[in-house]
Parts: sequence; C-alpha cells; structure tokens
Amino acid sequence: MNTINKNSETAITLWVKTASLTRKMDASLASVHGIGFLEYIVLHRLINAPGNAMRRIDLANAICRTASGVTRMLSPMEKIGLVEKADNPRDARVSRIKITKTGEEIYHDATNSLNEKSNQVMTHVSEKQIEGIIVSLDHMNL
Amino acid sequence: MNTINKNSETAITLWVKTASLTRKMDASLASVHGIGFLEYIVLHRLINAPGNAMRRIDLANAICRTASGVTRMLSPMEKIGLVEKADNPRDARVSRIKITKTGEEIYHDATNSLNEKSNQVMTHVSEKQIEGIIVSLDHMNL
DNA sequence: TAAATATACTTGATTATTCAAGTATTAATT
DNA sequence: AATTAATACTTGAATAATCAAGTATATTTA
Repeated sequence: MNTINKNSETAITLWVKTASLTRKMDASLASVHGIGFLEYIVLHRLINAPGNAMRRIDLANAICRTASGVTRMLSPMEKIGLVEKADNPRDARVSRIKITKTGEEIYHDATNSLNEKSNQVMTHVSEKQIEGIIVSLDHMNL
Repeated sequence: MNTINKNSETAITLWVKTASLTRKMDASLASVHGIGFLEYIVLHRLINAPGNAMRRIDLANAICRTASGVTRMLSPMEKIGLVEKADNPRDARVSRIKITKTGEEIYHDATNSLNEKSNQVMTHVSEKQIEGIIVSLDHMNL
C-alpha cells in the first residue's frame, strides 16, 4: 500500500496555495483594472521583452500555455486594445504581438494594485523566505 | 511609473512554476491512471477524511474551487466509479461524497507514479528547502 | 412562531483552455 | 532541386470551470 511522500505533498501544497493566491490576484485586478492575473503576466512579459514584443510561441512557453491557448486569450486583449500585432518578422510563419500604449497604462496601474495585494499576502514572509522560495523553485526540474 | 516589486514577482514565479509542475503531474497521472492532478488531490483529501467522506462544500474549499466546480468535476468521477454518494447527513442540504474501493486502488497506484515524478522534479531541492517552501507558503495570508 | 436570512447544492449560459487537424512557411535531407 | 520533416500559428470540437440564478433546507430574528 503506497503512501504519499514529502515531495508529492509539497506539490499538492504548491498547487492549492497557488490556486488560492491566483484567486486573490484575479479578484484584486479584475474589479479595478478589468484583467486577470494571467493577463497581467502577459503584459508583464511583453513590456520586458525587447521592442515590447514577442513571438506568440515564446509567450506560450513563458506562461505555460499552448499556442492555441495564446491565440485565444490574445484575441479579446487585442479587441480591447491592450496588445496589437507587431510586424516585420523575417519568418513568415511568425506573428509577433506587442503591448500598446493603453496596455502599458493598464499595466502600470495594475502593478500598483498587485504590489499592494502581494505585500498584504506576504506580510509575514521574510525577505529570506521569499529568496528561498525563488531559489527552491528554480532548482526544480520544470 | 509604478514598478513591480519583489513580492509580486514571486507571485508570478509561483504561478508559472506551479503551472509547469501541474502539467507534468497531469501528464504523468493521466497516461497511466486516467486521472489528472486535481482529481488525484480530491482522492487524497477523501482518503484522509474521517469515514473517507466529505461534504462537497468542504471539498470545494480544500481544493480552491467553487461548489459548482465540485459538482461538475465529481460527476464524471462518480460515473467511472472513483467516488460515490455517502449518506446519513443530519443536514438535508448536504450531500457527502466518498471514495470507493476502486477509487482507493487507483489512488494507491497513482501515488506511486506521483511519488516517482515528484522525486524526479525535486532531485535538486534539499529537504531543508522543501521544508522552507511549506513554512513560507503557510505564512502567507491565503 | 412567522418571516427573513444564510447555507448547501445544482443547473443554464458563458468563458477559458485543450487537443487534433489543417494551413503556410521554413529547414533539413537526399 | 525536390522531397521530407519541422515550426508557427489558427480553428472546430470537446472539456473544464465560472457566475448567476434557482431549489431546498436550516438558522436567526422580530
């Protein structure tokens, strides 16, 4: 009769806590800025990318979604003017996506809310512990 | 111009890494045992609950899903015989759910796969680090 | 004790995401 | 150069999850 080990229990804890964290962030961002946490992450990646633009496939990998998922989630974001198509890819298969001026504004406003919320969530977590989480996650084979 | 802080960056890292972890676990469990990571977590909660049964609402809270979400995810699990209705709740609003004998078998087999996979993922993470993750997550206001 | 409020759950409609298949293009192989 | 294989992306069909509304029951309040 196999019993669950410490690493598996850790995986479960990570899953549940992150789900809870995501809900908090979603609520915090959606009410005021009209975007979810994942959409925020997309804007964050774009704004930190060279030329504020990325290939859709690279974005997909960065946010752990499929190419299809990216196509589908970007379409409404494009419609409300947060992102737009970027041009001149040498490779005609590629269509790059770019954050717009509006997207940047929303991003900066949302950053404020997110910072507040994450400070609130992590009030009782020390800087050393935060550093520890980052390092440990980085050591995982993911 | 607001810039993202360390805690928000940590939240993003947690989100992305956990998404990646979940994909690995899903793949590992689905191919062999026909269940996803979340379904495994449900079985895990049930098997560790008194009488191997829980109220649906408590299950919802435990896995960070809505009551509706639990109804919907339990229905196919019931159909394939992993869980079943438990009876005698004093409160007629409540319908408790219980893991079946079949569910227990699948759970124990799946535990084996999960343990292997999580060991593989966390080979380069020390016990101290694992402990650190658990403690830090526990200190968060979630 | 009657009425108002809260809780547990389900369901219809909607949104999000995936997979499999298809298109277009590029790169590798022969 | 022609064929084969690989890559980037989109789309139809299916699955998962949410929200809002509804039902039934229990609890609180007046």
